[in-house]
Amino acid sequence: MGKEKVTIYTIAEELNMTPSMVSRAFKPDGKVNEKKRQLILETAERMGFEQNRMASRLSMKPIRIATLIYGRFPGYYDEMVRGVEAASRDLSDYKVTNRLFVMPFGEYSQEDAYRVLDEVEADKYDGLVLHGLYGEDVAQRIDRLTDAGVVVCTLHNDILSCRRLFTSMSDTELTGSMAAQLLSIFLPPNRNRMVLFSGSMKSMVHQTLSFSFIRHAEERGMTLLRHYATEDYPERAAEQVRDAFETYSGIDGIYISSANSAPILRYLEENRLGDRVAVVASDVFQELSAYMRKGIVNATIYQDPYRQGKRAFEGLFYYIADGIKPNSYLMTPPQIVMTSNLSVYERWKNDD
Amino acid sequence: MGKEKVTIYTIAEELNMTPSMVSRAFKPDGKVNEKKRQLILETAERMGFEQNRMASRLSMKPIRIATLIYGRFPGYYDEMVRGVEAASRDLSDYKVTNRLFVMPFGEYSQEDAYRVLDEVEADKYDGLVLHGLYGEDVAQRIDRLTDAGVVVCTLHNDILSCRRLFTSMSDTELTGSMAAQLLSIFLPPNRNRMVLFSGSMKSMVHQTLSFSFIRHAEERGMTLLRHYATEDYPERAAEQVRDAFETYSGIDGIYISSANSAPILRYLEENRLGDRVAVVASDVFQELSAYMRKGIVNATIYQDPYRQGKRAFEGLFYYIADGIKPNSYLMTPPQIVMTSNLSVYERWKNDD
DNA sequence: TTGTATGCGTTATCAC
DNA sequence: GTGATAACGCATACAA
Repeated sequence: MGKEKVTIYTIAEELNMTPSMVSRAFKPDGKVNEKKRQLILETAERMGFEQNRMASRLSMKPIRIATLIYGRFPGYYDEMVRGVEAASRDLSDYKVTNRLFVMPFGEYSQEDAYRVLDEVEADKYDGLVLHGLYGEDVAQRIDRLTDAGVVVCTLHNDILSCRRLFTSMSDTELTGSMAAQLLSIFLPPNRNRMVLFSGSMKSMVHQTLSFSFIRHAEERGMTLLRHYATEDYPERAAEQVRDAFETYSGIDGIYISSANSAPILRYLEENRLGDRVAVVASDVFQELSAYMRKGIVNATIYQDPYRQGKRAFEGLFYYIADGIKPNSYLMTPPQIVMTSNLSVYERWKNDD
Repeated sequence: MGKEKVTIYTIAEELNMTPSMVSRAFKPDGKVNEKKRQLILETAERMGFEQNRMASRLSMKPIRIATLIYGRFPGYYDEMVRGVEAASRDLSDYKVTNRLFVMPFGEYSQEDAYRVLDEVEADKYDGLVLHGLYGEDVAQRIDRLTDAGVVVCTLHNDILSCRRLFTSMSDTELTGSMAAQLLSIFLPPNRNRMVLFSGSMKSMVHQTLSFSFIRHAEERGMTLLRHYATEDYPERAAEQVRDAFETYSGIDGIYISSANSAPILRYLEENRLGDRVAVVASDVFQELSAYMRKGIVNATIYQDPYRQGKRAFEGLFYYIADGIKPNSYLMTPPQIVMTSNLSVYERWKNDD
C-alpha cells in the first residue's frame, strides 16, 4: 500500500511534461493544447491526484472579502457576525481576509451603509456579505458591485431581481411548519384559536414564513384570528398585543415569528396569561430566555444565525477561490428549543 | 490601513535576525537563546504576526490518522463515518490522511478489531479514532497505543481509566432532560405512567442517559413503571415490550433511549397503541422515520453522529498538529425532531 | 502553446 | 546557538 503522494511533478514525470503544463491543465482558462489537457486530466484521475489547495492558494494573491451588517437585533446579528468571523478564521490560512462593518440600525443611517458599499466598490474587494439592506436601490447597487467584480451574497434576507450570487438564510418554509406543529402541541385540548405576530410584510423572509405557518396551522385545524405585522417596532407590537386581547376573547395560542417578542411577552406576564396561552417564539436571546424559564414561552425556534453567517462567508470564499458555485439559496435548518435544551443556545454564556 | 502581511521575514528584518531564528522561536523545543526567543515572541505579538499554518504544514511531514468503527447500527455509525470523512476532507490540505476501518458488529469479531489496533501500533499512526470497543482489555490496549505515540480518542462512548486524549460523544445528561420534557408534553392530560427502554447498563453512555432521564422525569411528576435494558438486542426488546404491556395496565408513555426501537414500535403498531401511548425515541433512521410519519412516535432525539465523528477527527488533528489540547469531553448537543422537521435529518435522502 | 524561473510562508537539514 | 539552503506543492510572469 506504499502509495506515494502524487503531485503535479509525479504526473509531469509520468507524461514527460513539465509541472507547469500539468498545473495549467487544471485551470479552465489555462493555455494548454486541448488534447494534452485531456491526457493530463485522465492520468491525474488514474493516479489519484488530489490538488493541494493549500499550496495552490499559497502562491496566489490574497482574497479580500467585506462584511456589512446593518442589523436590527443585536442578539441576532451578533451571532451572524460570530459565524462570519469563525469562517474567516477557519479559512485564514487560505489567504482570505475579512473586513467587518457592523452598523446597528439605530446608530447608522442608510447613507452610512451606502458609503460602505462605495468603499467596497472603490477598493475592489473580491466579495461582500451583505445583511439588513433592502429595496430597489440596493438591488441596483448590488448589480453595480457585481459588474465591478465584487461577488455579493446576502445574509438572512434575499434581495430580489439583482445579481447577488446566493443568499444564506434560515429555511423559512420549514420554520413555519415547525411553528405550526409546536403550537398545535401546546394548545390546550380542544382549543385552537390563535394569533400571529410577524415581522414586516415587505420582507420576503417574513412573507414566506407567515404564509407557511398559516398554511400548516390550518392543516392542523387551527384557527387564525388575526395576523399582526409588527414591522419590527417594539411599540407597535405592544399596541397590537393589547388590541388582540381586547378584540378577541378566546386566544389560545400565539406565534411570534420575529425577534420582536419582548413587548408581547411582557404583556402576557403582566396580565398573567402565561399558562392560559400557548406561546411559540423565535430565536434565543437574553430577554426571551427569561420568559421561557418563567413559563411564558413554551418553545422557540432557533434560526441559527451563527451558521447562516458562517455559510455565507464560506460560500463566497469557495466560489471566489475555486469557482464552486453554491446553490442560489443556502438554507439553514432551524432548531427547536425548549427549557430543557435552552442552555445550549444561550451563546452569550458559552464561549465556544 | 495599508498593513503589509507580516511574516517571519518581516520580523527577522525588524530584529536583524534570520527567518530560521524566528521560526524556531515558535517551536517549544527549538534551539534558541531564551532571551532572543522572548524578544521575537514579543515583537511578533506587537507586529500582529499570524502564523500561516498552511505554509507550515506544507513543509512538515504528513499526519496519519486511523479510524476504527466497530459499529452496531448502520444508520448510526454510517453517519459517524461520514462525519469523520468530512473532517478528513476538510483538513486534507494540511496533509492529514485518514485510514478507515469499518467493521460491523455481526460481521467481524472482537479479534478482528484488535488486529487493526495491532496494525495501527505497528505502522506508527499518529492518531486513532475508536468506536464500539469496550472493556478493560481495550483500556490496556489504548494505553499501549498511547505509549507507542498514537494519540487515541474514543467516539460516541468513553473508555474509563485509560489514557485516551478525549471522547467525542453526545451530551447524554442533556438528552435525558430533553427526553423527559418531551415525554411530559406528549403524555395525555393527568396521566404520567411510563416505561423506559434503554441500552446496556454496562455502557457509561446509557447509564448516565437513563439516570438523567429518570431524575428529570421524576422532577416533572412522572412515574417510572419499569426500566428495561434491551442490551441492543432486537429480540430482547421485543420480549420486553410484550412483558411491559402484559404486566402493567396503564402505560401512558415510553422513552426508548437507544437506537434499538424498531421491535418496540412494531409492537405498538400491531396492537394499535399508537395514539394511546406517547413515544419519544432516539436518533433518526429509515425505519423510525416511517413510524414517526404513521404517528406512532411523537418525537425523537437526534444525537448528531455526523458531528460527533467530525469533531473527533478534528480534535485529534488539532492536537497532533498544533498541540491544542481539547476538553476531555467534546459534547455534541442533541436535537429535537418531530414530523415537521424530520426531513432535515433524513440524511439518506439528502446529499449534502 | 510550451518551458523556465521565481515566489508563496514555513520548517528541516546541515554546516558553522 | 546560528545561518544558509533546500524542500513542501502549486501558480504565474516571462521568455522561448
